[in-house]
Amino acid sequence: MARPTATQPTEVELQILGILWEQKNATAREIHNRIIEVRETNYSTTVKMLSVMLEKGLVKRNDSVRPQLFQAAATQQKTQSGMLKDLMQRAYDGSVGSLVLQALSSKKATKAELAEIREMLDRLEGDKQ
Amino acid sequence: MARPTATQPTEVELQILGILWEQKNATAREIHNRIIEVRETNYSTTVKMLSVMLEKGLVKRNDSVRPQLFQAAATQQKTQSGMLKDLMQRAYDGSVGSLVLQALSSKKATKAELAEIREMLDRLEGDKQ
DNA sequence: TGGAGTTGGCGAATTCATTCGCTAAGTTTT
DNA sequence: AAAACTTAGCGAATGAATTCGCCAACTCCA
Repeated sequence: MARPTATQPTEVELQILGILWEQKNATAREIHNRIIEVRETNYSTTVKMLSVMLEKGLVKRNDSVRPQLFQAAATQQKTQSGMLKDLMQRAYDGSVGSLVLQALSSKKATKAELAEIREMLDRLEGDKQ
Repeated sequence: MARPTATQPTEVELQILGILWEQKNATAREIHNRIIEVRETNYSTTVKMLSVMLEKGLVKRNDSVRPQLFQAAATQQKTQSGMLKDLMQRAYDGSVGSLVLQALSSKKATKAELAEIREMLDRLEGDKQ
């Protein structure tokens, strides 16, 4: 009778995951130190978020060392594509095409990126034949 | 000291907007009837959501007729691209390229869509020269 | 070994999203 | 114009996300 638990990582969770994707392992303190470069937050908050994320299965914790080490449970790719699918479903009625077109038209990609996209396109159209 | 108001429309809000994009104008009752085809919800809830959305500026209300008529404040395109930008920022560090690549690789687009994307690509690369 | 500092965990407070009950105001029907 | 129904609005309840204070457990060093 309220809001269902979000299926995708929230803002703060994503920030923590971002750090863990860069760094593979980190202590709560290390994570916190990275966070406060950007946002003002208490150490307790970071620790709490980590424990919430542990319950949700977003991170893993190595208890055999002290201080404990945290690690992202899913790769960046998996998480990103989950979020992308979610958006595609919710806002684009499941159509990749219109999502991609809008992405391309709304913001500028670099030349290199465009070339890469074209390659991907070639590969995909090749498969279709 | 808690969660900031979401910058993008939430799930329920998006469902209501979806109806208004299709229909241009609708009464609370019409919207509600569409909603309950999909989800179980009380009429009060729909009315409340509409009033919340009115406050947030997501919808407009025409009070000169009875029952009042609602209308989406922003076009579907604008809303979609806002959500896309948000995702790109939050999960892809602002890179359109990697977002598009992942969109293309993770789900299959139709041939027609691929062709359209290629055209868009031609246009964009044309501009760059 | 006894402070002093650090780490980790719990519980409560706050705010947003979503829900609905209840009532008043407006409309339609008899 | 009273009864019956529909529409609109308010306030409160519920649950999720985020915050932090406080305390216990642990580590480090003199």
